[in-house]
Amino acid sequence: MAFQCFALGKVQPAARPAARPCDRLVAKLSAVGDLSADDRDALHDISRDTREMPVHRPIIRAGERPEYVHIIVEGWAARTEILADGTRQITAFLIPGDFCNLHGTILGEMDHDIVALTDAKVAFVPHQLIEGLARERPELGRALRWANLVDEAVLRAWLWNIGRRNAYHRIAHLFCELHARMQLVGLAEDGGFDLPITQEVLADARGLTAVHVNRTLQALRGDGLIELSERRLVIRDMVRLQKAARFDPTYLHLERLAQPE
Amino acid sequence: MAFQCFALGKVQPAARPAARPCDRLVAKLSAVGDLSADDRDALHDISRDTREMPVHRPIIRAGERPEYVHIIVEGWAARTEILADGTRQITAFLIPGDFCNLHGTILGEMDHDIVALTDAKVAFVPHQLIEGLARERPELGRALRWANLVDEAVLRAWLWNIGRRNAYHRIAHLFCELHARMQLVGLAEDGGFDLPITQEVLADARGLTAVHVNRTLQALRGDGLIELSERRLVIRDMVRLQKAARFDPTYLHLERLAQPE
DNA sequence: CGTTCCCTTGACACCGATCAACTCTGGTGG
DNA sequence: CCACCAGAGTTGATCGGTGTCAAGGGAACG
Repeated sequence: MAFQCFALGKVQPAARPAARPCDRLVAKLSAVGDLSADDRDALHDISRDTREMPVHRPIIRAGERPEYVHIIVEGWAARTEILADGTRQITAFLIPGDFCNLHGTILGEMDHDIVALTDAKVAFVPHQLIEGLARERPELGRALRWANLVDEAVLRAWLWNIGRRNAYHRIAHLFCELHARMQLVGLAEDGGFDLPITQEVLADARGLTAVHVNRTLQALRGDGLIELSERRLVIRDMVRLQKAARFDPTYLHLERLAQPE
Repeated sequence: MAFQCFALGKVQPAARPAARPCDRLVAKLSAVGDLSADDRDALHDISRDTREMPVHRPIIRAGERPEYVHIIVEGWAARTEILADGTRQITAFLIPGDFCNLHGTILGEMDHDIVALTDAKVAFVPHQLIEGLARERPELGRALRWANLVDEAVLRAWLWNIGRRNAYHRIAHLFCELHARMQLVGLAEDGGFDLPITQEVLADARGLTAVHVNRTLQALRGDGLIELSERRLVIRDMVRLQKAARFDPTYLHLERLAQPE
């Protein structure tokens, strides 16, 4: 398979700043689904209740039975499992427009934590509202299921990266993925985006140690693929970065949803 | 946290042999949801079309747009990603009663392969039938979403095992998980179950090499935790195995589904 | 101006990969 | 019936990627 540069440029970025809490989510879902103006308004309607979360604050804790569906409005969060030996594994980064727990009331208790990685703004939406929307608005319902399935595909991509690839390629792949996702919600511009996380967090996401992440970042910088400083990632050479990462964005399913027959 | 032995014994095993293709699935869903006799019959009705799949046969290939939802009836299968360097990562084991692709028509193309690990029998169910069932039978619909969410939780558990734990603990955890899942569908008895896979497959699932899996299995055997030969796993000391694996089955969400308010 | 957080660097240890060879089994065909 | 072969499991020797431990530097902040 040849590795051409996947431009991802056809995705409509949300040009203007996020005025309403759900703008990022609406941008994401609109990129793949045919949401009507009504659908969008409905989404905005249910996400009025937003709350500020300071860094490190758990948004949902394992063992809780969350009453709300949470949507990241601003800032970053992560799904984390703290293991008995004190090490931590991050199983997902949550960026603006992402759901923390779309599963509603099906599962009883949360089996992992979700913590804020930065000061963040989070929308609190009662389950019933989301479920009602999904029921009454088929296109929106499909878009929500799409979001859920893509999260799962991302998880699988993390798995094979961590299971089968070395630190250099793993980190390169994460940067490609994050760039695509940030672009989808209008938060990446000209080959760069804000990456407001420490090297230790990066390590916990990639199954590495902070020390080794540090060395690997230096290698990526030295090879002219990226720049990373002051919490901002600049991708210097997208073609070579994607090649190193073996990044193929089909798993993100960014094409428009097919209509149901 | 103390590690007591999680008995998992309260789950109703399907005592009699699987007479109908969907018996394993019905057993699994009945363990958590309150399916009516009608619900069960409906499941059996839609899964009459089963086909034999020889070992190594792809059940679904990446790039395809599957017309059917596939359910494993007999035998084992796996989600796999073949990487460019020839290595393989397995992201899920599919055992009788598991869905291969519950996502229906939401995602266009499959982004990974599903291959038979043994000679297998697979049910072919048109999407519309499953979706109709989920719509018209709320309790069944909830059970299907439960199955999907548990698959995702399993994936997260794989991620932190592979990301943060050594070969010994990783493999121990997989054995605990498989035992719980096999028990749920009535395919595990008195601390043992058929494990019809090679050490190489095990390696591809745990992000290891076959050589190292071999050595690690010897360590597990030497410590008196398991026996494994002729494609059958016997768990000799469940308490110590679960302790080594740090296995806590809450992530499998085996408690009965709460009723919607 | 001390403290804390994050990044950086070096020395060393070790887990698991790699390579290679050997055994055992079952199957296949002459 | 036997020769041959492929697939699976096993073992040993060696290598290298990554973890671990430890120390130091810079920036932000009270």
